[in-house]
This record gives sequence, C-alpha cells and structure tokens, in this order.
Amino acid sequence: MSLTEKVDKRAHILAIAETLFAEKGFDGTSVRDIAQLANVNLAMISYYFGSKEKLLEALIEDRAGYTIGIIEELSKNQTLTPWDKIDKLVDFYVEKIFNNFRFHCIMSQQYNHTRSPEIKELIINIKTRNLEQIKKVIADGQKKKIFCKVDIELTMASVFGTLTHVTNSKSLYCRLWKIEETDDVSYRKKITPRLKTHLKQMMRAHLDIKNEE
Amino acid sequence: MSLTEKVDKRAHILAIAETLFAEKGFDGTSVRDIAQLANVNLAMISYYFGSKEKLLEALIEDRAGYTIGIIEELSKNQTLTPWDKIDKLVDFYVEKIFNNFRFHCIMSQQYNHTRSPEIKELIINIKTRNLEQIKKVIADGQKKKIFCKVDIELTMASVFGTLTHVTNSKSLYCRLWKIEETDDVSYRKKITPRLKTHLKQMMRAHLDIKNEE
DNA sequence: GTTTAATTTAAACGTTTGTTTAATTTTGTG
DNA sequence: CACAAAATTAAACAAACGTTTAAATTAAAC
Repeated sequence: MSLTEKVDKRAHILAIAETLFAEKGFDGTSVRDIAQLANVNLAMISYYFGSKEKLLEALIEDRAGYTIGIIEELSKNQTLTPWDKIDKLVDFYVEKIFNNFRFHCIMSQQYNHTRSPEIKELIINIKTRNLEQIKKVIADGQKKKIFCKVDIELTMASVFGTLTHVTNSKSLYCRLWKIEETDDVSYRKKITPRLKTHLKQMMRAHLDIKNEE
Repeated sequence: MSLTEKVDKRAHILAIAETLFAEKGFDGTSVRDIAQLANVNLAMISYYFGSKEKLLEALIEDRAGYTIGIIEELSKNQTLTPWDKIDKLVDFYVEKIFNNFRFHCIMSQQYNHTRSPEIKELIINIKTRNLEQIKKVIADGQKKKIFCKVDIELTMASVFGTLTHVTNSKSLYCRLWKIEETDDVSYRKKITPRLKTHLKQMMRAHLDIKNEE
C-alpha cells in the first residue's frame, strides 16, 4: 500500500470519528462505531492512533491548525480600517464555523468534559491565541478613536457565543423557520448571510465611538 | 421512612446526578458514579427513576419549570419601559445562568447529543417558549419606535450565546484573569457584574433607534 | 403483634466497552 | 524470488456498563 493511501486511511478514520463524535459525543461513540462506519478493522484504530483518546487528540491537532495564520495576517494589515477588519473577522468566523461545524461541536463538548489535561491545554491555547489577535484589532480601533471603550473579552464572547449558539440550536431554528432538519444546505444558506448581517450591525453599534455613553 | 425523607432522597440523587452530568457529561457518568457519590445503593436509581435516561428526564423536568412565569410577567408589565425590560431581562438571565450553571451545562450537551426524542422535545419547547416571550418585549419596543429594526432571533442568540460562552469558557477566563479555577465564588463575583454591564451596553447600542442604519 | 407494603441491599445478569494478542496478509526492498 | 517490515485480521481480554433479581430490612396499617 502506498504512502498516500495510508494517509488517506488515517484521514478517513479521522473524518468518520469527527462525524460520530459531533453527532453522539465522545463518550457516546464507541471505537466499534467508528471502525464499522469507516469500514476498517477495530484494531486499526489502536494501530494508527494508540487509543480512542489519542485519536481525539490527533483529530483536534489536525483540525485546529489553520485559523491563527489568517487572523494574524488580518490584524497586521495596515491598509484596512478597523471597521473593515471587524467585517472581515465576522465573515471569516461565520464561514469557518459553518465549514467546520462538526469539529466546532466536538470542541465545545470537550472543552467542558474532557478528562485529558492535554486536550484541555490544547483547546485553551487555541482559544487564547485567537483572542489575543482579535484583541489587537479592537485595541487598535480604540487607539485611533474609532471604537469606543468596550469590554473586549466579553465582546469576543458575544461574537463566538452567538456563532456557537446558532450552530448548536439548529433544531430550534429549523422548527422556527420551517426548514427540514436534515437539510444542511438550506439551513446554511438561510442562516449565514443573516448571521453576518446581524453580527456586523451589532458590532457596528456596539463599537462605534459615537455611541459611547 | 416518612414522605419528606423519601422526597429528600430522590432530590439528593437528582442533585448528585446534576453535578456529575455537568462535570463529566451524561455518557461519561455511570449510574455507579452517581450511586457512590450520593451514598445510595446502585439499585435505588432504577427503583426511583426506572433508568439512567429517565433520571435525566426527571432532572430536566424538575429544573426547567420555573423560568417562564417570571418572563411572562415581565413581558406583560405595562409600567416598565422597553429599556427597563431589557435591563431586567439581562439581570435575570445572568443571575439565572450562574445560579444554575450545572443544569445549563447539561442542557447544552443534551441539546446536541441526546438520543431521546422526549428530551429533545422537552428542551426545544422550553427554549421556544422563552424566545416567544422575549420576542414580545423587543417587538413592543419596535412598535413604540424606541427600538430599531433588528434580527430578533439572532439578537436573542447573541444574549444567550454570550452567557453560554462565558459559563463554558470558565477555564479560559480564569487563566486570563488569574483566578483559581476551583474558586467558583471569585469567578462569579468577578464575571456577573461585568457581564450585566456588557450585555446592557451592547443591547442599548444595538437596539437604539437612533443608531438605525 | 401481625400482616402487608415499601424500601434497601448484595449479588448477579448479559452486553458493551477499550485494548491487546498472535496469526495472517500485503507491501516495499535487495 | 526472498526477505523483512508494515498492515490487517479475527479472536480474546478484563473491566465497566445499565439493569434485574430475590432476599432482607424497615415502615405503615390494622
């Protein structure tokens, strides 16, 4: 078997695990579930990853890598105004979370319930680095007297929290807006532009120095 | 054994289960864990509740009852201005979520991962009824030309999402603000006033008709 | 005090869990 | 082809799981 096929197999297991962990939770998913759905022998999971927990760690490491670079670039950019940056941040995170909603789902469960200190550390580090970069964007806008004084950490909590809430409340919104719950595409098409508009509008009012109290 | 003692024992099991479910997740908690920590015989859980899943249902039914009444009363109140109502809603939900953060934690995991249609229905109903009442408050403010046009559902998502995000990101904020993670009291004292201020400020800017675009 | 019902117990039930084993097949290399 | 390494397999492992049993204890009723 060639190297690429081997990588593919590993990646395939990761993808299946991602789906199942997101759907049924880490503890609600057995390695047999994963093996069966991935069409691999049960023992292959230990063979590739060592254990169920290591599989989760591998999944997180694999999926979590790519965000920070984009945000760093954005925060350093000199040609964009702080308002532009906020808009771009909103667009980026909305897209990101809907492209990776399964992974995002796993992150939120693990963040609360993991027994593995390694995984907890991993998640906190990712979140902290994200937060630091965005802090810079808002602080820069404040220094330029464009943004008013706000609680930066909680402002970020509102952005991330809104996103998480919407992805996690899919069943509720599907019922409200009469969308078939199985129809991921329709949901996404309906919700993402709305979400972008809402977050930008809210941030614009919230950060605008003209609205300072 | 008297009736009150029986109720106490049942309630005691529920309380222990609440703690463990919140801490380790439903699937991550065994009925033996619960029985041991509650100092009752393993079989008592089946005896009182029938099954582990029924225990969870009983827990949700027990804890979810009391919110709606207060919100209904508030939304009907004629003497308060829409702004007052928003402030009161924020105060109420911040307090509520920090008084019941364990239950809130269970609700968010179950909302995504429950295999029980009954529990899912239960949660969606609770959320829908809450949303309906708050919709009325915002719609009333809009009718009175005090609030501007906003996406009501997503505005609520921002409020609830912020709250959930803050309670679920305790470890992160504890590290940021240098609080011992075990020190629940300090965390709460630090975060709740800040959260109330932030949410009120954000909602004021977001809803104010003067900021309409 | 006796009888009946409710409660509590220890033990066992059959499954399912994550992981390991040891044998087998496939692969890459000289 | 031959050989070593890697990949894959079916089977087995002990431990933990949710639940049930049947006996023992306590409480309530008469």
